[in-house]
Parts: sequence; C-alpha cells; structure tokens
Amino acid sequence: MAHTRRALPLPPAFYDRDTELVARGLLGMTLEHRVGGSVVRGRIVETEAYLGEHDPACHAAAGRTARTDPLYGPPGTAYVYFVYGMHWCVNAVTRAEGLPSAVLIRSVEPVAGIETMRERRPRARSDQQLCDGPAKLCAAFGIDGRQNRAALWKGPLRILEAEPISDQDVRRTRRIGISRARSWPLRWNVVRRATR
DNA sequence: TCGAAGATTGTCT
DNA sequence: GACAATCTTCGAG
Repeated sequence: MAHTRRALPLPPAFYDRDTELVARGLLGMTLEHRVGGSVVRGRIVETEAYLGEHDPACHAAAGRTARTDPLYGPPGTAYVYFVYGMHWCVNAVTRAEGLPSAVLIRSVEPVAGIETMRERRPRARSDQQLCDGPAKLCAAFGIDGRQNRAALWKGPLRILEAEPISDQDVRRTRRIGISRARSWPLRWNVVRRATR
C-alpha cells in the first residue's frame, strides 16, 4: 500500500447496530494488541454472530450470569471466555446495553508482530496457522481473561478501521463448532485475498 | 489428506 | 456430573 492514513479505532457506534451487520463489517478490519513493548496486528477474515437470549447457541441463552454478564454491557467492549478447559476466545459486544449479543472473531491473518506470535505459538507450522482459529488467535495475540470487558476503541486491545472487503470476496455460511442452532447462517469469511 | 479422540476446567443443572 | 463458540496428535488409507 502506498500511503496509509493513520488507522483509527472503530467507534462504539460501529458496534451499536444489528449484530449481523457488525459481523459482516468487521471483515478486513485490523485487530491490534499491545503488550509491553510489542505490538501484534492481524486482518480479520472470519466472524460469527451470536444474537442474544433467543439464540440457543449464544451464551446468553442461559440468561444473565457472572460469566455472560459482559454480553449485557456496552457495545464495543470485549467478551473473552474460556472453553474446553484450555482455550480463550474473544468477542466484540454489539447493540445497546441490555441486548446480549456479540460477534466472535474466528480467524485473522497475521500482519505485524509475527515473531511475537511465533513465540506464543511455537507449534504453528506456518504463518497462516498462527491465528486461523478463535483459540489460536487469542494465544498468538496474548489475549486472555484480563481483556474481558475491555473497551475495544481505546484499549491495549483494539480494532482499527482498515480496507473493507467487497461483497464478491465474502461468503456467508452456517456457524461451526457448536451443537445448537447450527443451521443459522451467521458465519462470514473472506474467500479471496484482497492483496495481490 | 482425513477422521477420530484426548486434553482439562469453569459453569450451570 | 455433564458439557462446552477448540486445538493437536495419531493412525489409517
């Protein structure tokens, strides 16, 4: 890219919209995490929407509990949860307070800080495998429970505006990795590389 | 290259 | 006590 205008974080208003629009809109955006002196960045290429208490696959379907409480919080904050006894996953909370919906970030492409990612995920055999899964990207980015409820527009953990992905490069499919409400078409991913 | 199964712990019934 | 928005390894073809 020739001249990069300074990347701005997506404002809270970006997240205070229909969750499906947010999931689609996050494709192509930049996930960034600063820890100590190191910065890692990635391009979001896969997301999933979780719509609220009426969505059986959404954690909020169980109601408001200590675990799901962040989903009820303000839009643009992080919901980081622990699964399978060993993995962390990160979501962006969407819609107004009291509407417990969110977008799971499932996959990103490494953009910066690849050395740091490799240190955190020495088992990855290729750069692509560093963060092509929800738990992998949390490991590569150093995301864990400490980022739960963090504001994504000003934290050390942020999502920055970047080149949007055009419709012809986006595919919408069913959600994966879940047992309930599997058939709902709430997963978006980038099918073609925008770079050449 | 693909499918099956184990790892491991917080949360809710 | 069951199960989970996953990743990795291992064995078969």
